[in-house]
Amino acid sequence: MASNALKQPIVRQSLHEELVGLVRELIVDGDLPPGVKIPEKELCERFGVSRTPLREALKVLASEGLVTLTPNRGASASLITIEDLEEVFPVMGALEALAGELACQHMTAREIASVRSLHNRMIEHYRQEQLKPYFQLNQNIHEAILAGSRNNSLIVMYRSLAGRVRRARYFANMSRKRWAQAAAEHEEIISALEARDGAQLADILKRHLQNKFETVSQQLMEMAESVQKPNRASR
Amino acid sequence: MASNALKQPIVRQSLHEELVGLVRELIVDGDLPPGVKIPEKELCERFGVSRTPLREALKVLASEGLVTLTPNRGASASLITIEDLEEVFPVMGALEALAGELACQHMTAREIASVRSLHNRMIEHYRQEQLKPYFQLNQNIHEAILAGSRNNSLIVMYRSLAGRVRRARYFANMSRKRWAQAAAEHEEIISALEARDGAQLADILKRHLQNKFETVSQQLMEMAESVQKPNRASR
DNA sequence: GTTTTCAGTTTTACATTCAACTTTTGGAGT
DNA sequence: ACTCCAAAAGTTGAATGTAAAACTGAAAAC
Repeated sequence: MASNALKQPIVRQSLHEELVGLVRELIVDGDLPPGVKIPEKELCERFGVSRTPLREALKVLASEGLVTLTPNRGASASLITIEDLEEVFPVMGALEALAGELACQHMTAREIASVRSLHNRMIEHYRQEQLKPYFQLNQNIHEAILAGSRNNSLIVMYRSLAGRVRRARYFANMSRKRWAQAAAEHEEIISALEARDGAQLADILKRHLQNKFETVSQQLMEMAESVQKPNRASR
Repeated sequence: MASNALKQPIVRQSLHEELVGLVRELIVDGDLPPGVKIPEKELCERFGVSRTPLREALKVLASEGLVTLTPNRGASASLITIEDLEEVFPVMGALEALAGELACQHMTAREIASVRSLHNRMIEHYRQEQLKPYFQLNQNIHEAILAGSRNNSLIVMYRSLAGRVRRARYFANMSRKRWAQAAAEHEEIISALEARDGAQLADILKRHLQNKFETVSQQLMEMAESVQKPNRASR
């Protein structure tokens, strides 16, 4: 009876759950840019499902803040404003700081060493100015610290916020100067983690995110100026 | 054309949205105790709606963590374990601390004065050992500080967590000693707020929540011992 | 030339239906 | 009397249907 426990987990997640993941990916990856309408019919055909599970998925994503539902007018990928970022970043900062503290308590030496190795590889890409892999490793590091908190509620919550702002990332090209700063901050992060100095790590992570926010924010400002009011909801 | 801007906002929230609110209330207020199955049919009849919008609402509540969906076996009010509380409380602590810091920056003198008056009334109820109104004012104070943060994302996120643990409150009768401690902590909270000392306020709030957690946790432990494994999901 | 109006079409919100899975119930065998 | 199996009843997951709201665009009015 327990024989099939070996088989791949037959967790057959329900259709709507799968759709939540798929559509979320579309949005945070920027395939559905902020503000554009999401006609259900189109997505239904794209995924080959009926409207019911898709609509359920959209409701969930709306509660996460990724899509905006307007009564009788359907769904659209949520717009992201500077005000949103101003709100979200401090919250992410608090959460990541907490993650850092907990990670200092809970991570094994082996795990910390593995973060260090991610870090070293990341710095190597920084030196060679390879942005893409740099970003990837960067994200991996933050994910590893998060996982090290051993706190699933924290992780889920952080990911939700991160998803909402990640879309802004596509606008944000780092200046060379900012990049150097970020790399330096990461050096501090690793040091604090290796020293298991939770307070210190929390502090750096918060600062790191704050700086990142300022970069993204400035970029967004410049865009907003040049585009001259991309007008939201005209009424 | 703008004439109807004066009329009450015709926001006619959709059916499913309304249901989310209603069912959420049922759960956090303890009308649907943790672990019990939620047959959709019953709720449908209760609210006089068809299954479609109700199921949408359940999906949303599941993503908030209030209900647990088991494939082909429907929904149930999520169980709440000590481990869950251990996870959630630090996160709430971090968020409330941030709220405190922001509130110190953003609240008007008038608002702070109004919190003070809530506080005074609460202390009066404490002196007279009136638990119910004490609790109510207590919650009002925390809500006011939260609102003072002027950060909607923070508020939404905090409320979501608070909803998940609020159900545990029904087990937690405070000891006289703990009550005195809580009242004292609130005295500190008000002082820090009036001094607009953000760091101090953050610190106290975090401590306050930590103490609260220990009380609730202990209570839960005792219950768990007496009930001897209320067994969750047998397989 | 611009704005308004109104029929036709599309899209959405919700209800209903259908199929698949679970649980229950009844009975046969040990 | 207990266990095991099978058929029925009930519930859930997903598809389809329906009524109403919103968009479109072309003709009429200003």
